[in-house]
Amino acid sequence: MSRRTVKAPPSGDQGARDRIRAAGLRVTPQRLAVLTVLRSANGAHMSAEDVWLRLRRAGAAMDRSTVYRVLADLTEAALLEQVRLGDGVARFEIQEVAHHHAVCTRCGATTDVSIEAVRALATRLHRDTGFALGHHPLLLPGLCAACAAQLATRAPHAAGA
Amino acid sequence: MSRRTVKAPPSGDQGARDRIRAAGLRVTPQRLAVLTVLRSANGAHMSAEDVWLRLRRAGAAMDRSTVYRVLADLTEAALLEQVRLGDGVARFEIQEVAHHHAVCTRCGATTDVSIEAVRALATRLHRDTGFALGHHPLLLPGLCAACAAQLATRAPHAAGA
DNA sequence: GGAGCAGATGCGGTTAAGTCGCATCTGTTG
DNA sequence: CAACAGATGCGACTTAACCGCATCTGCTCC
Repeated sequence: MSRRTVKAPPSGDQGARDRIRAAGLRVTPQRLAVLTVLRSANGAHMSAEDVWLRLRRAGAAMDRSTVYRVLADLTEAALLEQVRLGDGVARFEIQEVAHHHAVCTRCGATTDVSIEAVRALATRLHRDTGFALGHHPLLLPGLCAACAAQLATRAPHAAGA
Repeated sequence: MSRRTVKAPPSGDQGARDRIRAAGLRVTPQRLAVLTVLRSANGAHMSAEDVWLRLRRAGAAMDRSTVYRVLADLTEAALLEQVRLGDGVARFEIQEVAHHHAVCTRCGATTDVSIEAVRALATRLHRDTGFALGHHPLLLPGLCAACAAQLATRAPHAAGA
């Protein structure tokens, strides 16, 4: 009863099993459960703590350090992507359609940005400095449309501060 | 003797004094000392701990929490810029010539990237999504020229993994 | 289908970055 | 130069993340 708290998700996760195994990792209920949670988040970026809480509420309680290890392992296996939104907390998301993140520094809203939008920058960077932009998600801080509009109304000329 | 460990830098920092005061902050020896350290770092990105150590070695010892508070205050006053290189540690640099940072995920080397190189991305982003890229330094993870070359030699076809 | 083992997990303690409250001190203003 | 808002020092606290180790288990080979 101490160990058997995590039950494997019913099924439909054959793809996940294969990808875990392809990475040379064992298929454990904990790893499947973490993937299920991240998949159900559907694009949201969850911290280790978020994942741990969600697992607990879903009746798949597991140790915090296991969550950290599973997230690290799956990230290294390229099943997950680690994202740092700038608050010092690492967040994770399923690596399906790669994209970048524009984060509003005022309200915290995040907007997904296509890889394609960054391609020109990557090309230029490589041409000028030899630096090869990775496939890691970029953090693009700034103001979302709503906040920018609000600030423009209140101080039309001080937008650049 | 408990308080008077921090002595104001000799002089030549009149500009700093003015900018501190212009932000509505008091000109204290601690704030001047932090600015002096950051200025002497000349482009390097220092963590709060780095700054604290450097101050200590320079005979301007002050409390850790004071360093954190001074860095936060000066950042808010736009005298400093906070940069997160992706390891969860906040770093700071004098806000003089704004630029972005390309960080090699393999060797950790950082390359400064001009604002201009990112302008096209900013324009496109604004046109497509209304998101206004801020003046915050961007973290651009990838491979520096040296590491990219090394990896290309060892595995010419597996560069995308 | 059972045994054996490399690898994974649970548990508890530990580190590191950063924050907070409060008493004391000091830069600044009148 | 007196007074006070604001800054500092001190120490305790919070939070994210990591580590060692004993125990357990998915996988492989028979």
